[in-house]
Amino acid sequence: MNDHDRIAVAVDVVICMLQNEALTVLLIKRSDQDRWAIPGGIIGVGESLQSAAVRILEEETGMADVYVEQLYTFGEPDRDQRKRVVSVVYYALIPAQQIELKAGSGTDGAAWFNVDELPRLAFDHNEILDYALTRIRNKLEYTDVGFQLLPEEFTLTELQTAYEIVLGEHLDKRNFRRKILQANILHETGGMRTGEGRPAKLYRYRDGAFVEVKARRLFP
Amino acid sequence: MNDHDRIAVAVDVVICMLQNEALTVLLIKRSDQDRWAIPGGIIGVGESLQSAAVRILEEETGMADVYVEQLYTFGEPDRDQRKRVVSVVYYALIPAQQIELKAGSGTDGAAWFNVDELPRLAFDHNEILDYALTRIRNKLEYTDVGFQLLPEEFTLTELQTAYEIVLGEHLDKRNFRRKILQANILHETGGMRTGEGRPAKLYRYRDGAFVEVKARRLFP
DNA sequence: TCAAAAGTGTTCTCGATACACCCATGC
DNA sequence: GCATGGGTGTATCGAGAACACTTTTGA
Repeated sequence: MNDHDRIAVAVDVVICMLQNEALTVLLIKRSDQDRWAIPGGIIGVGESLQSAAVRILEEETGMADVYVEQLYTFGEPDRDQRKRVVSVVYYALIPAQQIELKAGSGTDGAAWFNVDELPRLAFDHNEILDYALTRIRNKLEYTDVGFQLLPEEFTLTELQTAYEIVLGEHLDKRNFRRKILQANILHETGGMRTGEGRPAKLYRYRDGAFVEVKARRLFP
Repeated sequence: MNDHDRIAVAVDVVICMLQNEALTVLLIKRSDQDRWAIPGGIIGVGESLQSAAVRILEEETGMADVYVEQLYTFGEPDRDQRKRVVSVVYYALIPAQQIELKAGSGTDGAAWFNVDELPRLAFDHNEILDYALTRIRNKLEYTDVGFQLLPEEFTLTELQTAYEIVLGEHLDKRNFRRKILQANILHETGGMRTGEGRPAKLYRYRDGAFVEVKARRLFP
């Protein structure tokens, strides 16, 4: 078996963040290519898939301690023209904040794109992002990963807005607040956020809280 | 980079079937190992992940046209002592029936194991099966993959029993029947299954039917 | 005529949804 | 005092859950 026949294992990471009332994703452009792509890299010997994902995330954003989860593995033989690459794709949700993008090695540039206005990407990366967004939206509906997209302290309105942006629909304020307070996964920090209008209580995600609703069954 | 450093990509397939009122999984024992393992193999050059899964399934069971879905990719560096292997794991649900097991090459034996009575398996395969079963049960609750475990024609009681076995809990007969008939995914074949007691109507999964319930939202 | 499995409706409870006004602050 | 966003309660509807008897057949 010669080198050309060997299969490379890559890890790609779909990095999502809220910005300007939109869900955005980080894309990079390598010096040797003309299309934007999902950041990724070849897995190191002795490196687990998850740690490769964390490493790539750190290389691109400088952030550690971020929510990262495996999404799917893409391995069509012709997805990369140059050589056979099997990509294990992860997604990461990072808290809304100002990020200084680090230029990774061999990278021409990196930028955040609104997920509803994506250009044509390299390889099968459009397909991967479609898949990732569907999964993230689903997951947001029935687990509490949504908090990963917010800073440590937030107001209920900010939380609701985050949900509305990702799900792409309007939610009822009273119902939203009742439900989330009943779930008992937040606690008031005591602080208030001031600005225009009445100041808002700040909340924090309760340590160790975890909720995952049971799916409504098809055949109960 | 020498050969020892290279990473191999394998595809493993968790093959599930209903048998004797239990959910069972197909395991194999290779000549050179002393523990049972999930069937799998190294992916071929030019072969997609999904077709590798289908190929492995065919090699083990002789069956084609089976429901196959990607589960998760396992890639811890030490999961196989001999060499670095990244396993893309699929699961397959095959209809209850008598299967003649084909002895794959290099295989010492193959056997069906009740999922509640698994031995200690090779590599991290116990962990993989735990994960697979959780996913299959979840999926059964909110999609219609359950039909994949039944033959083409079945009675409502058989269908209910299949669900009860996989979910591990008793379901109410009247609620089950009302819900599944309302869903409009079955049609009566006109045939009846006779046996002890009153004969039962036979049903068939309606072609092209597809249901996936919306998850109950965490924060509506 | 009896055993065995198929088939069939109703009631209650609880969560999901829809909806409109008062409150605290800064300017 | 007014503009701005924060905060609160109630009524309706529908889905989920619990529950027991009649029907059809073969032995």
